[in-house]
Amino acid sequence: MAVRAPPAARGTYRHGDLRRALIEAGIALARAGGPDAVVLREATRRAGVVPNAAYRHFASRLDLLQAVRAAALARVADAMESELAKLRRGRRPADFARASLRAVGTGYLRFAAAESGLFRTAFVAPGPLSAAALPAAAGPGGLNPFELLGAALDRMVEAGVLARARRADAEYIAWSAVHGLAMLVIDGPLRGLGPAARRRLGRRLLDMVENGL
Amino acid sequence: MAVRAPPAARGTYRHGDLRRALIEAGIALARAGGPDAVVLREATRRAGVVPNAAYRHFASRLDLLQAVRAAALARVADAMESELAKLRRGRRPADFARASLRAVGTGYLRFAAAESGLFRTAFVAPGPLSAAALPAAAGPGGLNPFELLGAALDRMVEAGVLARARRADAEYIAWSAVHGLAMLVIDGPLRGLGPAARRRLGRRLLDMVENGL
DNA sequence: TGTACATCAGTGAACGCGCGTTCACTGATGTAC
DNA sequence: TGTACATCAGTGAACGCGCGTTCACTGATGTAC
Repeated sequence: MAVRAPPAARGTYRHGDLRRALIEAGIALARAGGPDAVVLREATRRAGVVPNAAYRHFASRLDLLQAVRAAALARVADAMESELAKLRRGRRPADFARASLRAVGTGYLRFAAAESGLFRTAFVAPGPLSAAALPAAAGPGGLNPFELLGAALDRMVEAGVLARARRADAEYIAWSAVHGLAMLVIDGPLRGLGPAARRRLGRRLLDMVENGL
Repeated sequence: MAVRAPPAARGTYRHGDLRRALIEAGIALARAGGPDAVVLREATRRAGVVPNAAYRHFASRLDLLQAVRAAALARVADAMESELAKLRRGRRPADFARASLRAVGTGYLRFAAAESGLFRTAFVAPGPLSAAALPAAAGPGGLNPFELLGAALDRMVEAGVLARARRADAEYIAWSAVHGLAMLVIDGPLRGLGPAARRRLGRRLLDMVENGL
């Protein structure tokens, strides 16, 4: 009457958990050099394993990259949630809703500046994220970055700060603004900017979003 | 009493003008595949020349890429100027100034959608553009994209539409918004968007910039 | 509890690929006398 | 005007590199009897 053991409940084998080790190595590579730096052979090297061993766990280099990308997205979500957690509760709903949107934007910009390699891996990678990798893109709270932004905008509508008619597509508009600044600061002509100037620009940008949306 | 002939006045030699031919080939490659597609060997192949011949005209692959990039920037400027040229003169200065800013933004977005490979080559290439390559980045009017944006903002200040105190850094804020949308549409999650939806989003984004700046 | 067996994670060796770059050269051109 | 010569744009061959991926394997592990 032995209960059939769940097939996936094996846990470690030989290496321990090569799949996770390869993803960790991929994250380290992405941190340092962005998506192009996620090189399959180097990841296996760091995991102390022969190159083709990766093919037991990933169908291709791109498949590994997708997993790394999902992990990067989860970290972006985490950064946003950190900013949201700083917010004082018990304010007027309108203020709180506005502050939520700013927090989401601030988290995004902070992450972009602090972890530009992961940021680029999350958002400038080739092709759309596969549906299989999507669930791993959520932060601790269970929402991915895009969903966190949507939730903040919904809160603004509920608080009467954003007209319902302007809600549609609002995430794309807000996202564009913040994403553009992030890109210019990371890769573009605003590269050399110091932290203070970066924060100042970030605030002004978020002012624009708040007033102009 | 022979006047010393200017040393650079040679013109064509053997190939005709290999330097220009390599840049043209590089532009074609960038159009199709962005900055990474600007491959020195392929450019020489297209120019009908042996690979190392490129080193008579460029110090390295990166040097060729810089030249291609400057050409791409010039085309962005050209696209902006086209939009500016459509503007009716003789309106109230305030309206004209606002319309100028929109035209600059529209040109940018149009170019990004129509020539995404060149757009990425212009703005997502590695490292800053060298000072030597900068002059080639101007459009027919002699200004590069950034200068065209600055001029539009100046006009807004003169017309009293933008407070002088808000002029500082305004180009970075406006640029961020437009650049972000361009990136999301080209490479990112807004990839599949049809032209109509793209234009609608572009308009809404420019509304936000106009109102929120 | 002990033994035979099937599984499948990781091995070892090799592949073809295209890249950027270096070297010593050659031969048509422009120039000096 | 004619001839010798220096220049230097393009040639031909080769380099080392690291990559992703495929193949047939081996041997520790979990499982069935």
